[in-house]
Amino acid sequence: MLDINLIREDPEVVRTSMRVRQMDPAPVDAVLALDSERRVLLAQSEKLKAERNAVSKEIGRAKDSAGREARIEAMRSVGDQIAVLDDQLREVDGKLHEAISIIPNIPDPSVPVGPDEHGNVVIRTVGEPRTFDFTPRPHWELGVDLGIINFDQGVKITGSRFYVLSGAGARLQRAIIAFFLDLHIRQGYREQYTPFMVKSETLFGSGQLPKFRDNLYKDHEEDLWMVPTAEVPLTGLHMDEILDEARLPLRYTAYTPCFRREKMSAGRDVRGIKRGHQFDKVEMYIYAKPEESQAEHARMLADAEETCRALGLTYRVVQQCTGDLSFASHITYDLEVWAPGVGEWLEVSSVSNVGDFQARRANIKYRPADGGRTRYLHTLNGSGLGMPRTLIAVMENYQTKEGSIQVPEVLSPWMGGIDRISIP
RNA sequence: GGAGGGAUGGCCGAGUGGCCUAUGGCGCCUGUCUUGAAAACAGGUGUGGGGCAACCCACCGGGGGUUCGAAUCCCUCUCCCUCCGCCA
Repeated sequence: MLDINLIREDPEVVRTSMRVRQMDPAPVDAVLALDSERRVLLAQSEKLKAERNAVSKEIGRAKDSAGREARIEAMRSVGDQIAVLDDQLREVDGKLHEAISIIPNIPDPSVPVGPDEHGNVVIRTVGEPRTFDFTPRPHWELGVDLGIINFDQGVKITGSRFYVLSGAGARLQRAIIAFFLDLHIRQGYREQYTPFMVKSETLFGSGQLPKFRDNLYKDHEEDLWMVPTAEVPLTGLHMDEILDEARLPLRYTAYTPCFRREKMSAGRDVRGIKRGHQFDKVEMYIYAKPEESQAEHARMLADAEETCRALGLTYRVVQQCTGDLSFASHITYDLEVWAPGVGEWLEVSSVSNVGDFQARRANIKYRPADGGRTRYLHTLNGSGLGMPRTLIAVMENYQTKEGSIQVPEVLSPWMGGIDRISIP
């Protein structure tokens, strides 16, 4: 959520930011109109309340019943006026909140302007795409032949875009998750195990609601939603808190499954395990002081890159342009790994600094050590790699001519002696 | 699922309709005293909003209501505790 003062004082900055995001800036004008309407009503209501408070105090002190009755009668009508004004105020407040809630974060000035993902900029490529003396096969062939991915069973028990990992495939994914978590712990993040379901308020805090309701799964009778990313519960951990400056930065890591309806991507990436309604992810999350968030962003990006290097994957760092930048983000770098079987760079991580955008929505502040006013802090989030795509990259990069998969050395502690997955 | 009890400032805890619209204590900050510290004493110490300002408004778990006036009375929801039942 943006600061209402910013919208009030410099609406053109906000309009411009929406335009470069390929959005209609009309909500800005709605916010301005509602905001001035609100302030007029608020001033009227508060003036009457001040009067009522003062007179009510006199009534409490008054001894003569005649004076009391006259004042009580006068205040009755003042009370009625206040009720009318407060009803209007409530309505305007609700509309204002709704309008300001759908305005996206302002991109950092360094974010390249572009229409969509085609405007993203490759910052650097690390490693060379692996060469093969045979034609590398896609994971959906390898996985089925090796008996470690079963698409039919996923569809049978749940539906399209679901699959089952079996035997060494399931174990390989678990090994990658455990490896990532342990790596992030060494990098200085504290592991969290959170609920996988959250209430609406929590989703509002991280920015998924109200705008992206259609992409979420919801319990049909309770106020409970399945998390689309660990970023949601991790933002919620300190909702409505004022943290002491000495506690910052707070660095968390969490494994969660992620649930997404993928309504906007119907028909895309239908083959394989690249885009499912359920996938696993290990996330990094940082609460930082504003002046430190840029350095923390660089650190988090380096920590995410380390996961790719440790797995021996060729990757590139891509900066998202304004047209691709997610709703809450101020600046985002993606990590894309090369998958030779499907022949494409797969987005396995997005590392974002959202500034105070989520902190405002979730009401998370900190108290400076010098005792100054409380301030909103900054939050950052980044995947320590999303699972199915990392799994795809590992399978396709480590495949052999015989159709088996060599297990990366770093995963051996979790693989129980399996160093190669072969056709049974 | 049933019955009962709770939720008040950083923490503990008083407050059942006006009498400073939150007593008191702990903690914290400042000052006095002291070579310094402790102790003692005095003062201060929540969040948000509106206003150039003086100041005003709101907030006692959330929401709604009664009243001239609500932390206090009523309704409702959430969460916590105790007991009973059921159960992975």
